[in-house]
Amino acid sequence: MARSPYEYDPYYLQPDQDRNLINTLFVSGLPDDVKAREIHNLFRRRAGFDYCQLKYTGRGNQVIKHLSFFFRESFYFLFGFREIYSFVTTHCNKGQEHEAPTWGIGDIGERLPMSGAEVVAFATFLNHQSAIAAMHALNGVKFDPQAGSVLHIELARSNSRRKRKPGSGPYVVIDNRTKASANTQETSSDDGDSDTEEPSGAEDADASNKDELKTAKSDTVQDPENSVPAANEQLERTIDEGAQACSTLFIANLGPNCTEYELKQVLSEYPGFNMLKIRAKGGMPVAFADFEQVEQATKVMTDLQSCLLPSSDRGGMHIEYARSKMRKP
DNA sequence: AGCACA
Repeated sequence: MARSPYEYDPYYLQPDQDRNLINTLFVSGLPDDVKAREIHNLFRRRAGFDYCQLKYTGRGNQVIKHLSFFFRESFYFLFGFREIYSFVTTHCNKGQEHEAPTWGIGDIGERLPMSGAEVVAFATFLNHQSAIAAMHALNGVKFDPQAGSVLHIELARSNSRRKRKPGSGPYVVIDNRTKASANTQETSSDDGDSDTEEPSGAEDADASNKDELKTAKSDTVQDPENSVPAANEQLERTIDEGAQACSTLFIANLGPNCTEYELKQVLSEYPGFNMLKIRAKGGMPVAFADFEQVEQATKVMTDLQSCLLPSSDRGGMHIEYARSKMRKP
């Protein structure tokens, strides 16, 4: 039987009973100068977040053997990004870099708006539900508004095997890049201990030092006078909620039999609740819930994110800020 | 992965 929001733990802190549930997210679409600290800051406010790891893999300029346009498009249609990612990385690390370079990582980057695929991250949560909630909140957000990189987040194929070591920080860095390609980053000193997903156990003081170096470097490239503070502000807003805050919420992933009454029962428990509208656009219903204040809407969104209603038949609600405030009656 | 109402 579906759990109702009333018995739902708002803090997402219960570990999963089922060990097979995935509680790790796979994050791609990161700019290649991303720092582990940034990944940590991206997820740290998400309920149930445990830790994350940043993984460098392969070479900077990976290429694979010739693929026809048709094959590439079919491949893309049939498989998700992660499959292509692993295909490319496995084929690029076998010393085939001298073959005809017709399809590089950059091509993927163009198609899935992202600037590089040689760095990915894994974010681990205390349970499956909180991982899903964070994925919904952050998938597709602009990670770097200036460069235009867009995050692509999906469930990892498997959970991070190793818990972070007691002594290590809230994030770890795994560097599996080959020595030859380490010219773009200055992290070749700490080599990964294997080619698996196992963290290399980099200390977080070590990572912080690298971060400082890279930050200083990139700041000299950009103009630090006006553009950087503005960009930081925008980044904060962009990644924090994944959308512009609004006092109206958009609620999706409702079951086909969801009723206005049922949803209103839940929403009216919250202060500032104004009104609810349900619309069935073709298939599944979606709802718009209006509140007096943005903060009140935010509270409801975080509280009810991924919650199941009695009528839910496909997982919990997906709640976002609506793109525009509900009109007054 | 889906955003209307006027």
